[in-house]
Amino acid sequence: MVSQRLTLQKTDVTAVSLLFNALSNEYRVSIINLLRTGPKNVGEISDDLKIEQTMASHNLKCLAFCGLVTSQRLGKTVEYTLNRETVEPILRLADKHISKYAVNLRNCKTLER
Amino acid sequence: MVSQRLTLQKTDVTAVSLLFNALSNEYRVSIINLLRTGPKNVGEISDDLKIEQTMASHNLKCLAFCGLVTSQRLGKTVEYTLNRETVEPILRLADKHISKYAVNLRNCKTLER
DNA sequence: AGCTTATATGACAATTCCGTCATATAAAAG
DNA sequence: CTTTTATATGACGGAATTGTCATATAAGCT
Repeated sequence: MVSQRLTLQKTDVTAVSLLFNALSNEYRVSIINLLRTGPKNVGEISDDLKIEQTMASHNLKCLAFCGLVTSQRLGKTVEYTLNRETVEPILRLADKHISKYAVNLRNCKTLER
Repeated sequence: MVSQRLTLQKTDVTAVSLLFNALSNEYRVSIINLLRTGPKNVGEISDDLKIEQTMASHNLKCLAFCGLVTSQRLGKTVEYTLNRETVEPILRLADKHISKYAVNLRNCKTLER
């Protein structure tokens, strides 16, 4: 009997790092956070977050590519909806982790290296 | 009575994005993945992953800063231990998400934008 | 059709990040 | 107390990412 594989394979390391890369940007986390209150179109997102429409579009594309949001055209506007199934538990874990093990992250702009 | 706040505050957006930034690099995810098999010192990590010692050190510092690993000097060597409490559930969520919503991440090097 | 509003795309400069080198510190051994 | 082994740190050039601008596409209206 072949021993079970406990470690991820190379391809998954890439996929995982790309997924978290989507969550490693303040604009994208802000957008996700805003969408927790319900679906919004691009104009509403850029207005609410006071960012440019182009910036919103770029980052929404990135989030959609990673399956963290879905989009639906409604006439002239495009509505974005959060993938709550993934995002809510991940954000809860992150929040809990930060309070418990990484409060220092609240007071810095960049990672130590 | 003041309405409850459902959204994260600005500081948390920063902290969350920094935390995920730590998980957005292939070396760091590989290290985490390796440490799932048990604690290892820097030499073992760089040998196992076939990366330079300096590279291992830099990335371990980053992971430690975010509370994702802890370190302990044992004589001449320094042993790193995974923070399983946070990392295991987060990796499980990520894995599940990728299979279900983002299989495309397995076949690309960089995020769409 | 032409005009307006909404969103997406592509390109480019500026910023940030990463890989590597040189070197510093730390502990043990001789 | 010098040498060796193990790890950490700082700096620098190249690579990747980001913010912004110009422009393209898409839908609805007149």
